[in-house]
Amino acid sequence: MKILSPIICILGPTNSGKTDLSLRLFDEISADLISVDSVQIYKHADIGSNKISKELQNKYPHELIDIIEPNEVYSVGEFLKDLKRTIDESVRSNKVPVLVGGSMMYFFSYLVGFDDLPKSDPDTRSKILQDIDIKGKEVAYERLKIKDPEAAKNIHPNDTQRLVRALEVLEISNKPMSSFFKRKENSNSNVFPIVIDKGKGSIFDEDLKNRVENMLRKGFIDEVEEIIKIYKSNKLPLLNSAGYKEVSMYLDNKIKKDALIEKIFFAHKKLAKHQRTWIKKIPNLRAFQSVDTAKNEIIEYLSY
RNA sequence: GCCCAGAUAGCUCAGUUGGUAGAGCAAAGGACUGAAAAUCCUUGUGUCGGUGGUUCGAUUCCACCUCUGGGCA
Repeated sequence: MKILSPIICILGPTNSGKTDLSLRLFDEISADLISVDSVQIYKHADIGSNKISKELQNKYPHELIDIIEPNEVYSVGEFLKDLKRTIDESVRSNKVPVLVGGSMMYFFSYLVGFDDLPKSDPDTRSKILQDIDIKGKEVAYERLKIKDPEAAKNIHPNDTQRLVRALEVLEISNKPMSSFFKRKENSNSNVFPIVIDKGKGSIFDEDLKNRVENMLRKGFIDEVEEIIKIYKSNKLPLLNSAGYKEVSMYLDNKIKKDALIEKIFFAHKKLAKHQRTWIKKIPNLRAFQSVDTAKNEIIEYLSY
């Protein structure tokens, strides 16, 4: 019988102790820390994405941080490839891969499965978007209903992003998107996924507010300004994410300075809520409120 | 002290030519297959500042009062 090497997954909403747990685990076992975070993959997005400091990164190296420029195209598909490669390397060097992060779709796709759909193609996509601009999304939705009724059933007419994607797959492959869906459960018994969440409430809110104030104190606004300057664009996908969107709106004079903290705070609260909704869907999760208990449980799992 | 403006959902405010009200934000729940920290869906919530008057009926009109902002003294 082949014994598979264990893979630890630490997920949880923002501001819940994931980082703390992973660093302490690193102190005690021979681990490779692998970030599962759709914003920390970007260079220059440091403060707003809550990356650990450069000094800490030296002591606790992380894979899959700072791997692309904010103007590069990246997505779940690429991430899963990078992730699997990184895990293999880690296992080959006899380390325990510890996946840690808050991008729940990335985790979900890794843990539950992700089908081999045609990659997004910028030209096809902009053609579809142009079409929607001219004829309206209702027409586009009607077309999807005829060509891929199965997919249309699961996409709300207002959800332009998904509508475009379904039409794009149709255009590229000439096959309905729904025909690609297989999603064989990826039931690796060697994967140990845990969720850490201290819960919502006034303590969570207070911590989060402090965290946001800290971001601004550390120069979050300058960071965003710098990114816009370097890439000469304020329409990067990064600038749509929680906090980055609010700061770029402020730089665009759409938000007043004294409202900024609150807006960023709300964005992160919404993020945490969204993450919790995802978490409920992820199977076989062991849930912990305390970093200590979680750490001990993981170490115990690894010692078998 | 006088004049003006305001008081409506947790917050900011809209509205009702008199028939007990609605947006945004927040909240709660949910969907999710290459932008996912994205995108989208569903759902509440109210002594309409207080007291009295007019009226079949007042949150709406009138009077007085209280509070808040601004101006004048």
